[in-house]
Amino acid sequence: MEQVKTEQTATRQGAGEQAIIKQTVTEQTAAGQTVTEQITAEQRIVILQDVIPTMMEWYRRTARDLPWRERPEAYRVWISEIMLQQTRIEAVKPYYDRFLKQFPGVRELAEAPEEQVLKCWEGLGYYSRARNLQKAAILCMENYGGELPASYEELKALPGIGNYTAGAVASIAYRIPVPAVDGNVLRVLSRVFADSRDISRQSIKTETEKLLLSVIPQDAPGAFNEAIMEIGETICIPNGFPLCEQCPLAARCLARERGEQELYPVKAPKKERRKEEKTILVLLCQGMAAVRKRPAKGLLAGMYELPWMSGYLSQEEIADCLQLSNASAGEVLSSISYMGAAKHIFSHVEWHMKGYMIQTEAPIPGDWEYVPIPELKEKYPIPNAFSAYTEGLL
DNA sequence: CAAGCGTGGGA
DNA sequence: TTCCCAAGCTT
Repeated sequence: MEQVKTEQTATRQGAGEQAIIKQTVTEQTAAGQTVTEQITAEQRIVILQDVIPTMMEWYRRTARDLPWRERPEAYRVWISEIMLQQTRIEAVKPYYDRFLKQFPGVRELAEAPEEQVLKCWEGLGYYSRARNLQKAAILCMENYGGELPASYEELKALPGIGNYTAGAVASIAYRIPVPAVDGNVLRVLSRVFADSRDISRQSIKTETEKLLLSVIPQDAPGAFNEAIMEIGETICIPNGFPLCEQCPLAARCLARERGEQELYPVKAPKKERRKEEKTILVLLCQGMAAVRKRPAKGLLAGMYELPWMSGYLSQEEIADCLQLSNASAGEVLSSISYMGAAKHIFSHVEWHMKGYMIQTEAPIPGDWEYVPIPELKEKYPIPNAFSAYTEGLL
């Protein structure tokens, strides 16, 4: 955990009174914001050490049966943790089973064509996860004899594995006592400590890792990490009021003691999404549809997409764009049909789309390829962003 | 540090 | 409908 750097607990001046603060003190800044003083690192350690036995007992009693908990081998834990990044358990389950069946181990994953891995990931989102997964598998074949390395630092050096995932794999699969700080952990602890600092700040994550490293049970680090996360997901929930009466941390939770559960966690507001207008083309020809591969970097990297053009184009403008001879332009204009509008929301951008189907006798040349529709369905990874226009075909 | 990177489910 | 977001990582 050498990446964990020391950070002072945020306080105002007057370190002398810091040690004896019991009540939260608020003050007004010049800007008029309310600043809440935080409890000290020492106080946090005391609270955690007090509740850990209760929490571990709670987890032994109530841990859910999840597919990746059946056999906690490093490879399986790794796959599950990557899939679970920013993704709900229910969404992951079917993908996890299918992925492990198709790629049972590091070797199978390393040797597969990238498009096959992306196809298996199709619909799960954040596709760089799948590409990094395979890059890491190849590195494991080259450098670690086809196994995942059994140290936090080596895990973290693999593509797609950051602090959280390295901690999760190391603690769950290898029983290495390192924390795994995710959004659940930050939310739970922000409430337990009544911490009003923005949990999206990297410095808070680093401070939390350092704190948990000092209290994590040496004999059950994986269960400890999973226990806090499970509390966050089932009790100390993000949406709605936490179910404190069931919580093994309730006895020492400052937010609950103060009746201020709804004040935490504090998160910075999200940035507004930009909007993009697109004209989507469903080009059909003799049982084939046109698709093209997206660039290797950026949004939906490496995935296939329907041809599209920026902006909302009229049918005449579409025909012009296709740069056809006069004869085939007539065919296009007579066969083109409007498929309706659709919207797809990504995390940082919205696509507002209008789709047109164009069925021709001969393929329309362009920066796309016509692929037989069954093959498209079987082999080509296409993101859900286009589902409004592909579902009818497939 | 901030921004880019998917998707589907629930309030 | 609209908004929130969920077991993060990379650049």
